[in-house]
Amino acid sequence: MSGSQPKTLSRIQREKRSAIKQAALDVFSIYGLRGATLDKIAQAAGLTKPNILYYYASKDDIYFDLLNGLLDDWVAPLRKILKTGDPLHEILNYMRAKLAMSREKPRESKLFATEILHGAPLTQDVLSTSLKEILDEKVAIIEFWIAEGRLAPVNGYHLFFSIWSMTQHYADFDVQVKALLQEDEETLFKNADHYLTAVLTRTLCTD
Amino acid sequence: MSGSQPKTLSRIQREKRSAIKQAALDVFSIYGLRGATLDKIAQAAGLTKPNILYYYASKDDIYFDLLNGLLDDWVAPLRKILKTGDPLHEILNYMRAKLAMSREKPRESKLFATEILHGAPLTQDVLSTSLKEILDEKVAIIEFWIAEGRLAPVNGYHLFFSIWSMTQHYADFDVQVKALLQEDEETLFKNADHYLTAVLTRTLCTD
DNA sequence: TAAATTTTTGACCATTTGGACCACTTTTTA
DNA sequence: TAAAAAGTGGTCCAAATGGTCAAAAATTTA
Repeated sequence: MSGSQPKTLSRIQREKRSAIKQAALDVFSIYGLRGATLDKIAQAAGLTKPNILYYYASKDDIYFDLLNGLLDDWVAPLRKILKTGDPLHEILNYMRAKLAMSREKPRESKLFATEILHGAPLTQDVLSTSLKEILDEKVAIIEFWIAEGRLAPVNGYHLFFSIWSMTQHYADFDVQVKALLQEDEETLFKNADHYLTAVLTRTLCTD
Repeated sequence: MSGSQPKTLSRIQREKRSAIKQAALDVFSIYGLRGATLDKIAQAAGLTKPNILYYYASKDDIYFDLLNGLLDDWVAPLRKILKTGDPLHEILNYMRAKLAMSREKPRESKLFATEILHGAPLTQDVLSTSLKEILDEKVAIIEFWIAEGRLAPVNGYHLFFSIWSMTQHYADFDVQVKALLQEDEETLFKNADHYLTAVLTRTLCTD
């Protein structure tokens, strides 16, 4: 977006932009970047196509804006892992935050997954710089805990990969999950939480 | 496609169809169904667009054919889990087969992931019938082993979900994985195997 | 080798789609 | 309240794309 705009958007601008992003999230998470059309987004937002283009320069621009906000949310729980806390408690908390995100924001998770799956054309550099930076930091904490004998020795990177994949699975592959085990969401996520807690506890506890 | 064709395809037909599927796998796994174009597939296959359409009725038709073959490969390792084997050994074997698939067939894994992610429009009924059938069967085996006290008590369905997600992560999110931990594939998969073995062993062993 | 069949392709078509334009309306500001 | 600014949407355009078709080329069959 043009950077020389006044910082303060008007009420109308904030509302419309937000409506567009909500609609775009729906459409992009279902159809992907290429499959989504401005018409679909416009219809979902209850606006006309030219009106959409009044607020965003292009379709890619909407996608980019959306994805940027997403990345922040995605990383946020990671920042909360503290060296000063109890190791297992910190990690279980993190897992629960990620699992809650899968439940509450499946569209966001799917959009992010699609982006990575298709080669992360817009986020590759963010991944290998700022995300890598914070992950390295948190892995260092894991290794510190292990060195102190407060966690069983595991590869910190793969630990995080496994937490990401297991929790995001419930959002990204929800169609498959629901097809294979027909139960209500409440039960599903309760059992998922229970299972993941067991896996991480048994994996990380120093007996 | 049309069922009344002679069963025996000529050499040329088999070769061209195979070339098209290979090329389509490349293109679809990167761009998705909507993002892929017949021109891209044709170029990748070294054929012209009308020639592609001589062998397949439509773009969707190629996608469908490709995906059908994929599902078989995806399920195959699951079938090999035997009630008569050693519980942990059977499950670790299964995990390794899935991890090997992620390493050797990342494009296939991505294509499958994209399909599910976008709501499994072409595979939904396969998921909820034949896949569900075999999964139910294997979960029953898990529960049998648990009842016999040969495995720690866990939810069988979530156990499989976690194996799928953790192993497929290395294919589907390879861009992210490689951005975050810059090491050669050999090392990466060796560490992944080591980590996943530890996770499953600690999760499932009856101490 | 001649006829029949299969395979290949250049030219073309119809539709979709991202985006531009501009007149019109609404809201804000002086 | 009048002028200026912001917002809206009908219409149009060019490019991309899925797909058609008839004729040519290659291959197989008689």
